[in-house]
Amino acid sequence: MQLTRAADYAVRVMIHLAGLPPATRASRAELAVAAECPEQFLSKVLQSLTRAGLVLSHRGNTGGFELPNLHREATMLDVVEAIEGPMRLNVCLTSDRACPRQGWCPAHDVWVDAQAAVALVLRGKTITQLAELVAARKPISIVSNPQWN
Amino acid sequence: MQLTRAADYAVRVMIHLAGLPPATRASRAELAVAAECPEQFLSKVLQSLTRAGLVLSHRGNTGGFELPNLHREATMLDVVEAIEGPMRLNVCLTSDRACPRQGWCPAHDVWVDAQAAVALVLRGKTITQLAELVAARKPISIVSNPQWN
DNA sequence: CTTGAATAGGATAATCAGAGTCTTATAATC
DNA sequence: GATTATAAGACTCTGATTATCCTATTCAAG
Repeated sequence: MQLTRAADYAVRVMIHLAGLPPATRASRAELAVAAECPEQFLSKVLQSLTRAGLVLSHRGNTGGFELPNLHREATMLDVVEAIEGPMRLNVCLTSDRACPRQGWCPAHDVWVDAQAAVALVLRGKTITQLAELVAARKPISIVSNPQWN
Repeated sequence: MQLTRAADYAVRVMIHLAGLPPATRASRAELAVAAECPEQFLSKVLQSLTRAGLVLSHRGNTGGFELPNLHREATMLDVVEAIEGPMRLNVCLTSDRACPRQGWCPAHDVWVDAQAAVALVLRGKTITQLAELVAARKPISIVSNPQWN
């Protein structure tokens, strides 16, 4: 019961993008540094985010990734599910009638509640909100410029 | 981010045991039927539960499994963690200093909250409580006797 | 229109966890 | 001692995870 690395990276990338001025494009290489992950692997993650519409990709010389003006209110749940698909805390939650015990099994209700609880937390935070927190917590992020080390 | 089958089976078994009269022993075969899972696989699950002290095992001719008089107040979280180990919704929660971003990454706090939310739900239900629900929902479980079908 | 720089996407690989089986001990009762 | 039960270790099989590599495609600049 653990988040995949891919989903974790996706959240990192989205927060980084949300912290940039609107319409700014960030290259895959830049995003890999920001997310502290392998660039080639991030490539796949970004493709998933693009297909989900959470990110806009541009090819060519001045290409890169940016947040669409719409979807700026994307939540952490949106990002995670864009990578991992719909969240299912247990197989008995994959669909109605996925489990023959559904009618009477008291554990089923608890799984439902548990999943709803996670979803509530993840849906309660937008990427934009988190990016603002980064700005507040790392006011002088420029100090991490390699040139200065 | 999904529960393992083993943990699911463990919860099923524990609920079944809690529904039996105190000090009743149930054989592995009986438990496999109750949990609707392969008996050999359940064997491993039961061994984990035994090691965790959530279940008492007895060998020999009149052997089987029973709930210890203590630990009857075990929660769903206890059962799940007995099988899967401590719950960690993301690798950055495996330990303090597991993630270099911990100091400033706003996502970290959300993962903490999300994990706490699941834990709260799972810790809020004891196996005994669930067993009582089964009794209320399946008052005439004898109708499922194969002899009558 | 060609070149360079960037992303898209397919193929492949390595590693690991999950899920389950099988076989041999070990224990307890009759 | 025979029978019946669990314990435990070895083993298999499959699929997901976590990448990496290579080629195609796209775009803009010169």
